[in-house]
Amino acid sequence: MKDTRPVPTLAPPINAWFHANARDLPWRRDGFSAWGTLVSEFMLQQTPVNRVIPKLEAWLERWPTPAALASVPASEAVRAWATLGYPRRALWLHAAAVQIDERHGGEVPDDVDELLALTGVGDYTARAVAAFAYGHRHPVVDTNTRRVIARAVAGQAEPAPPSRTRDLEAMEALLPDDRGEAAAFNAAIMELGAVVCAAKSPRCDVCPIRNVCAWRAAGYPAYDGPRKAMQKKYEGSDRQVRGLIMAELRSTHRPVTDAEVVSLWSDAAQRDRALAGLLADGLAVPAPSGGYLLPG
DNA sequence: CATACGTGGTG
DNA sequence: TCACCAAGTAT
Repeated sequence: MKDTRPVPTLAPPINAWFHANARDLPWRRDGFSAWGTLVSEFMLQQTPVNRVIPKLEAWLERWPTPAALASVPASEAVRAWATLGYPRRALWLHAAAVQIDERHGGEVPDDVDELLALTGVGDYTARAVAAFAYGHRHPVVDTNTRRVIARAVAGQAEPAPPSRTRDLEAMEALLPDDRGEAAAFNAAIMELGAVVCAAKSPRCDVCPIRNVCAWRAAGYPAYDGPRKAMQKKYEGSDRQVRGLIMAELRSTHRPVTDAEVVSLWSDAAQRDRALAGLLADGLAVPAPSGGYLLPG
């Protein structure tokens, strides 16, 4: 059957650029495990590369396999996660390790649907593991990919709000047929978005596709779509209170008492919301003797 | 589909 | 100083 997909003109120059300019990152080393890829992708969800690298290396040294992580209580995962942020990810990664142990004989699955069934694994992570760890030909779409496509293909400064179907189709249309080239391109376009086609100060002077970029051709029009929701201030937020309580829970193996929680934040209503949220999320559990502990 | 969810770096 | 950003997911 004739292939009617658009010719992927972006992949060759981006892959060539990637081959020559890719950063030397742990998850790009030869022999890096599928488990390592899964752990790295969990950590990279909303946390910058430079903060992830040392935590990832320590994590894999301590827990080199899913079974190793599954064999310790979730509390140890949360402690090791430390200040990476969004500590639910540590809980989810621990749960995923248990599921991999139980359902997949301790081997990280290579099937997108099986990956999606793991706790904390969504569209991006499932496809990233299938493509990067196993070389499968799937479109992988993250925030960098969406920005590069918005600029180079659609000629817009910023992408439209995420749409799973549209985003996957747009990436599929650019993806090379060859499995190896496709896997490389998934990583290459993300890298281009991260270090050249950056959100703030794009370095168009060194961009390998500046000559075919629709945004450049259109004269770099400013973003005119709907304003993205402003990120709320962290200082004084419920998130900050949760963070304070989590830091206290991580700092000890003894129960954190109600009095200690009170000492962390003066506003009672906010304190109660934060604590209730942590209990609901399973990041804290009531201790039999009173007070609160990390789970497991 | 909008919102909650941590933490730290940057211009 | 402060708004924005950083390889998302679950609800």
